[in-house]
Amino acid sequence: MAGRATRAVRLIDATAPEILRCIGCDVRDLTFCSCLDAGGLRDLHALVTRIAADAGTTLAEEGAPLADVFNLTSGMAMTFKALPDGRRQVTGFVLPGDFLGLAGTDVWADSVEAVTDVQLCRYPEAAFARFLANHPEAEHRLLGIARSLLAAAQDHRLLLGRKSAAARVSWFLLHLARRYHGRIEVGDVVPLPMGRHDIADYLGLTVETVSRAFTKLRKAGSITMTAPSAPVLAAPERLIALAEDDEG
Amino acid sequence: MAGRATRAVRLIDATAPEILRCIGCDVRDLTFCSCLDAGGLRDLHALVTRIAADAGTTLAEEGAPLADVFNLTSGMAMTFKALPDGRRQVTGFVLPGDFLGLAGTDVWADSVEAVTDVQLCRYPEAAFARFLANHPEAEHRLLGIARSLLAAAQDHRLLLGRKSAAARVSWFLLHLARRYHGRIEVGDVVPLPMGRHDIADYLGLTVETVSRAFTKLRKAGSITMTAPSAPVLAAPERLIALAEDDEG
DNA sequence: CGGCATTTTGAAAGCTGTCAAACCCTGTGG
DNA sequence: CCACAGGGTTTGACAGCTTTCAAAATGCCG
Repeated sequence: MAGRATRAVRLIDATAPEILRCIGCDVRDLTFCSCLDAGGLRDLHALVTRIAADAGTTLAEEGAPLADVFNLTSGMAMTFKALPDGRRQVTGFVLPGDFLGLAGTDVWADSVEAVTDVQLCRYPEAAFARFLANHPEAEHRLLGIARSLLAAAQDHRLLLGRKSAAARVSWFLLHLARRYHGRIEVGDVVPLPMGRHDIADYLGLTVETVSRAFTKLRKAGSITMTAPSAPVLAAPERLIALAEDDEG
Repeated sequence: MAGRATRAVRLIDATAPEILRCIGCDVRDLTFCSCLDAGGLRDLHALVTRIAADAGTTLAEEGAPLADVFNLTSGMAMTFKALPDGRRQVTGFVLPGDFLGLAGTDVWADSVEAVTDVQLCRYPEAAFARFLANHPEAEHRLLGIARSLLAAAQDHRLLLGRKSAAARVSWFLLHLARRYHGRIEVGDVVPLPMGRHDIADYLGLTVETVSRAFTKLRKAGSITMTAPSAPVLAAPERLIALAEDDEG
């Protein structure tokens, strides 16, 4: 309600020949189209519209009719649910290769907002559903994606249930680092383009508590920070211990 | 590790003609086999073994190879993850009609324990996968089930993130009542065969806090209780308000 | 009826949330 | 290039709620 203004979404010409890139397949191996043959890719490409949006843009609103399915190809977005009392629960951060709108319902399960400037592929939902019907292998892969989303939600739930603030932030950093780099190593930078408020709403904490947790990790030497948006993993093993235990 | 002893699982003869009942379709409309034709039901029935287990039995262990898929037909079970420090996060309670083992991974994502004496249908995982390959409509339905599980996990996550103890318990009671009776009405009994400890681990609280929350609801007249395991919805509207807000 | 586990209650400590203010960084305008 | 305004981040103090530790009460089962 009191969210940021929704800026216009710009279209990008969709004539580029790099079908895979457009569909996001070369961004991440996990995307569902890696199971498609050339014909399937052609069919899918026929549906796509490439889109760009500025940071802060609302890409979808919780409860709104789901007309399109998206695939993020660059930048970062986040999904969240609004709570009755005006607060929100951020349910996830969306990285290149991730899909949006696969909830299977006819309305959006979460609102989606661009964290940074983003580029994405848009597929009309109805056409996408027809495509799935014609390509069982794609639907099968989609089932796998839905399952891993479920696993992620469960992990997240585990975190929200019984962890201290420092444990949550440690887990968050490690989780993001793994998604960014596929590894956890000393000196790795973990870019945090989202604000502290977004992190707080993701971890079920307040901005202040998140900030204190970062300070605590910094003073303990577990991380270093030149800017609030670019912490460096200084002692990953300590972060891991913290994330698994729960005392800070 | 320090769990209850795993009692033997008994087999029940699977020759009964009521295929639907055996597969759990008449227990709940939501199960995936309601999309099957007679041939599909026959194929599915050919795979099934009926099983019974006593309360407290461990039906599956987190991380163990997933050899079978289950469908609960009577009683109650619960799924949970063990935390490194010995505590656990109960991830869900399993009611008749619900499936177990659909995580899509080759190992169990959660441990499963019978809360009451239970009866269930067992399908060998490999055969079940072949069955799905031969029945795309079933796999399609399965995708829907996975999606609703995801939605449930997200709701749960929302709850764990930012709710007071009384709000969580209220939500829990309403949620269970809806699953039991499909409605919320004054005077409805909500059986709680699980212990307070299980509820606490589900809601991300301690036993004591859960108990205090029940007492609070009772003293406020929102519920009445003849036994700890059988609360009655005395003022559902108050419970609903409590579950949505978060002050108690 | 007695024993045992579960549930409930009590008191104190710890952590997070709330309210408020200082600090830092960024981008703008002179 | 520097000063300034603004938002986001960090820090501080205190209240509230949950956890923890301990003990009493209740309910269940033999």
